[in-house]
Amino acid sequence: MELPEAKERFIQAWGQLGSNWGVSKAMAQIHALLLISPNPLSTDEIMEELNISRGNANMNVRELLSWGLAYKKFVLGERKEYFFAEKDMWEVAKKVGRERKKRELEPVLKMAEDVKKLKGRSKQAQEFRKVNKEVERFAKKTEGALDLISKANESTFFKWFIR
Amino acid sequence: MELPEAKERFIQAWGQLGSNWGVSKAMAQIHALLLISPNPLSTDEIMEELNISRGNANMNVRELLSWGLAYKKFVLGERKEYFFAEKDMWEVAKKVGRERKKRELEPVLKMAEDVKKLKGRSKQAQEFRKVNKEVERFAKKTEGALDLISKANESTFFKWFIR
DNA sequence: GCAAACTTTCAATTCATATTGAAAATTCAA
DNA sequence: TTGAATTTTCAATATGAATTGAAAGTTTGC
Repeated sequence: MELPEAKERFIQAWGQLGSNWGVSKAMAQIHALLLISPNPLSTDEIMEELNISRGNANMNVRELLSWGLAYKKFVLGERKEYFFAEKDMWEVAKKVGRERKKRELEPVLKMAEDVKKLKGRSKQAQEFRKVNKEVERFAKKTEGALDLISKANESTFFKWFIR
Repeated sequence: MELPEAKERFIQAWGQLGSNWGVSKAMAQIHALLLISPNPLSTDEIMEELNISRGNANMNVRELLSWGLAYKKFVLGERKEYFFAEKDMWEVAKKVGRERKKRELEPVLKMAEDVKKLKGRSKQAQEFRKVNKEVERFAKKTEGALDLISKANESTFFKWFIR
């Protein structure tokens, strides 16, 4: 297999993964491209490699920066910005986890809190309260676990499971 | 807060969560509705409560069944099928995890395997191989962890993290 | 201050996916 | 069998999110 084919395969798989995550395909593909690139790339190079527009490239590079999945590199005597990826997979996983906690867990916890104000003694209201309590309990435990994980390093994390 | 408002809030939050997961909003909303319902519901009741079409309701109920997030209940002397949710949050989490492993981890592992056939000694090819190895290593470890988790029960799981 | 190099913004458009709804298929009781 | 009740399918359509591209904004060197 030659480089261009392998690149294409890698980028498409990463993009796929991204879509399954509520991350835009372009964002995941840019991350993929930066991952396999030995040196930082400019917006123009990204546009060129992935055949995407300037606006798209710019937006999604910003998004990667805000997630902490890519960084800027300034090159002496150059005006352009260059970007490179976070390549440590454990860091990547933690950073993605942090964002997902924000977008997924937090709204559920907020809802569970709000919904505690539910009045009434009907069968429906009782069942509702029961389920809501359970949801909240579980979400809080998960939150706690995620916080611990995000402080751990990779080998500690995996050791938790082995045996 | 009265029941209809709380229901709406719960269903919308669950639907939101679903969208962030590559699960269709309707599927998540049906699950939410079944979660807070004290008794199994028919397709017609689901359509009515969520204002969705028969086709949509049917498709997504099937999907919930296939994920193991809902079950059928046959009522004596009734022809209609009734559905109820898996309400154990740990079970829900495990079942979602299992599906996601299938849709997310497996394609990445497949890609990493394919891409090992990459030839060449260029700087690009070398960096590519390095990153790919790292991705594969991490994905395999994650797969192992998920397999262990899916065999554990909730308290075992959370105990892994505490302290 | 000017203009070239570069980045950001955003209204318009495209694209992927979810949803509809009616027709076809199935199931079951009589 | 037949037909009423119910479920399933799927082409057409709607919806929301991603993407484009050109204009506006910013930064820098002269």
